[in-house]
Amino acid sequence: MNSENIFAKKLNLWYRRHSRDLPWRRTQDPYKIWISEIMLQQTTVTAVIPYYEKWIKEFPTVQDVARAPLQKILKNWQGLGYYTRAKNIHKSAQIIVEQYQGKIPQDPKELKKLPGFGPYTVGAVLSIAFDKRQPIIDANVRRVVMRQLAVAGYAGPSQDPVILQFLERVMPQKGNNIFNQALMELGALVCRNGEPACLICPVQSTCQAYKKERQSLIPASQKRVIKEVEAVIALIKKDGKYFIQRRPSKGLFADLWEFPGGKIEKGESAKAALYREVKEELDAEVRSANFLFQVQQFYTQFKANLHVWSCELASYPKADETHKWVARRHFDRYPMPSGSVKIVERLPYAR
DNA sequence: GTCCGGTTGT
DNA sequence: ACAACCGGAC
Repeated sequence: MNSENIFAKKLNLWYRRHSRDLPWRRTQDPYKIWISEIMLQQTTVTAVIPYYEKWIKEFPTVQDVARAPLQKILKNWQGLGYYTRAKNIHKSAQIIVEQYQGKIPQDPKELKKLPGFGPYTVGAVLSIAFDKRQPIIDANVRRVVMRQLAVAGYAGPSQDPVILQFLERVMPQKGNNIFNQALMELGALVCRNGEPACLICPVQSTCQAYKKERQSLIPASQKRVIKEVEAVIALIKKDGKYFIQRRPSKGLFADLWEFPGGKIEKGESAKAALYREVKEELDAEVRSANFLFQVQQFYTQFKANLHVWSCELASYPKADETHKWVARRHFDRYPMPSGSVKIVERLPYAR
């Protein structure tokens, strides 16, 4: 027996003892497996379980989905997120009923044509429901295989040729349904992101990452994509005080205070953006504006270049609960995002 | 607040 | 190649 068969065998034995008992693992119905796989995309198991149970009760067959109005479909998806998944199930169900006699096609090329069937879902449905020798590559599988082979780099589609080559070697002829699920389950329960539980891993002995003690470094953590954002800030001064406003209670920088302003749109000049933002936020006309300085602020997900302008307005906004006129020496009373603090620090004290 | 993740459309 | 889609875990 070669080493590949041993890999699959070990995984299989482990899965038999340690896999979770989940509703969609108690059925062979391709339709139900399809629904569960779509629900499980981008969504945790615990969130899916109640939706899955309810869905199957509401729509026991693909025909029930196909003839249901979209409103009812969406109602049953409400709260799960990524609503195009539900719409795609609806469309695909109708195609399956009309063009495939209500049977999910078993040809990967045909299946791939249906909306919502990307590479993952095609592999999942064909292998889990029909025990086809099709690979499944999801985030779990990428991580497990990258560690087995000690592949450097980020976990992403660019790794798939190597992953595929490995899977092609180790996938069993029969029982690939269990093998694929075992691989994913191992990724979810043992070969987890960050610090994996190598001491209880059934395939530790073949794991190159473990051998090199690099299991927590593989895959490399995602390079963050720093987006650059250009924004204008309006410094509006009256009687030695500056105008600030409070952000909404929800979302980014909730309840913090900031100067009026906003993103510069594509193809827009900073000055035009300034006039537009002041009009939108304060319903006021800028009479004249002077560029003062630029401030850079880094966040986790983006880098903001704040263009600070001093403005003269045709008429000045009134103060209320969420809009204030504040003297330089009183800014420390107002919580602000760090980018705004940097601006305040460059403002002179009135003498 | 940060991180995570399949499919689709650009 | 990359952003948009969304909610849950932490």
